[in-house]
Amino acid sequence: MAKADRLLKIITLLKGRRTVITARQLAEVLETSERTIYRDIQVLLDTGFPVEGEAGVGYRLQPGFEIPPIMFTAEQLLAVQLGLKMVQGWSDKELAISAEEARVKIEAVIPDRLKETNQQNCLLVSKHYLNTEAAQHSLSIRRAIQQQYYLTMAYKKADGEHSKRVLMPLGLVYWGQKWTLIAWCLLRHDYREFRLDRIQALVVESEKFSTDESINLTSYLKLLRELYGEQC
Amino acid sequence: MAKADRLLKIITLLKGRRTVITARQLAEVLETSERTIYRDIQVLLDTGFPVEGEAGVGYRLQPGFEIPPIMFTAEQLLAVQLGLKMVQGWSDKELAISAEEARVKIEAVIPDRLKETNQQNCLLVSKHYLNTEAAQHSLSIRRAIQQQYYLTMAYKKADGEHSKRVLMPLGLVYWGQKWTLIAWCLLRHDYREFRLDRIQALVVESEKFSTDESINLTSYLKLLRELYGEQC
DNA sequence: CAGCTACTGACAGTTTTTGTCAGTAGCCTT
DNA sequence: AAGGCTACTGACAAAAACTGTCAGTAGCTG
Repeated sequence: MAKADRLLKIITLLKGRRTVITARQLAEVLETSERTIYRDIQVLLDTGFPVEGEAGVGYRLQPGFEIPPIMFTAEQLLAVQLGLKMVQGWSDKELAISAEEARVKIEAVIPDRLKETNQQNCLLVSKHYLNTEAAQHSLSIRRAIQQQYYLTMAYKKADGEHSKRVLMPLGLVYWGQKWTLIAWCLLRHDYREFRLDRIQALVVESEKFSTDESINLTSYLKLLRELYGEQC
Repeated sequence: MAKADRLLKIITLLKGRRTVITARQLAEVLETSERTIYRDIQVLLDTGFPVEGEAGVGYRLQPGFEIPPIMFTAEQLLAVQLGLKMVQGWSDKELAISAEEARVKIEAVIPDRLKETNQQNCLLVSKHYLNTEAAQHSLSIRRAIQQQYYLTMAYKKADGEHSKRVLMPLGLVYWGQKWTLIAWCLLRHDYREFRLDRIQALVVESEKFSTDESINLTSYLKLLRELYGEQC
């Protein structure tokens, strides 16, 4: 087997595994010697490939590098760049930072001669939302959704009525200027949707919930589609 | 020079040029023989690198492949994915298609074990805007900005007053649910900003304009910053 | 058509790679 | 602490790949 092919196969094998793989295993699969595998790994390391090896353990990808490079066309990249500006203006502070990092990466790889004609320069996004209280709530809620923590929330409806709820947060929806939280409400025993700008107070509880086949975001969306068709 | 290094340098040289480069030129720069260059090019072709060569002409990158692959972390990718959803919901139909293509590309490369924990599934974006008249205008305006065509526009202010304007379109701003057009107005001889949802009629003229040091988007933004500070 | 280019095969000399062997060092379990 | 497992490295001879020269084919452009 040609060396270049073997290097690519090592990369593929490393990316397809959660657990470590030893030089012996690689040598068997690729029908070569362990010494050659050690040399190949060194070549990968020299070229910056994020592999790490521990004596007595084996090799694996360094955490955080499981996602391979993506190749976009110029048009797709314009959509990505505009989208990142929107995230910077209308999501939460953490996402805004990630979006800025992503934008810097993109700027770094665009050839100079493509920068002059880059349409994204003419597409701007306002940036006032991130300092609102709704945006602070947004970040807390997003984390609670991911880690599945109950929320206790004081809410004020459009008609001025106040209520207190204990919720299983499931998703966030962006409506342009407004975000809403989709949650299972323990008070009403049903799904409910709440506008983030009407939240009076919010506490992320330390108790975890779990979703199942009857209470989860996918079911709620399916329910909405049955009720309203494809408008959702 | 090592073969692997030379291959990378050929890629770099091809990416840095607008015009073709011959095998002789490559051989001189890389201090090797033309026969070796022909072999290297074949290796690049065999591995899928998008180079094309024409007898009597020379080599160049296939159009559409000037932008190299980009490697995002999981957090950055979350921002990209949310951003693409926002573009799909709140820009124009062309950008929405590009955004969908980009999303498909991303989905194709995310390893299966990372899909389960992918937070983007819980972040949704409403999709009603693209069928509005404002979104149709948005696409026409974006093209006119890029190609620098004058616009003739019938506009209705918030107070109900109608006006007709001839404009040099310079940029589009997203305010969440609303887009505005930044333009140089020939009627007022000054910059003006117009809400897309208040446009009554719009015609893209066949006459081209040109910007200079005094009339362009960057100057306008600088002017705004001097007037309002960093709020813009 | 002439001049330029990309392209390919053959071959001998040069360079790189490979597997075997021996030895070093670290991690994990008992 | 010892043993078994792993990653790691240098040396060397044999095998493989690469390189430049040469000769010839084919296509593009003015």
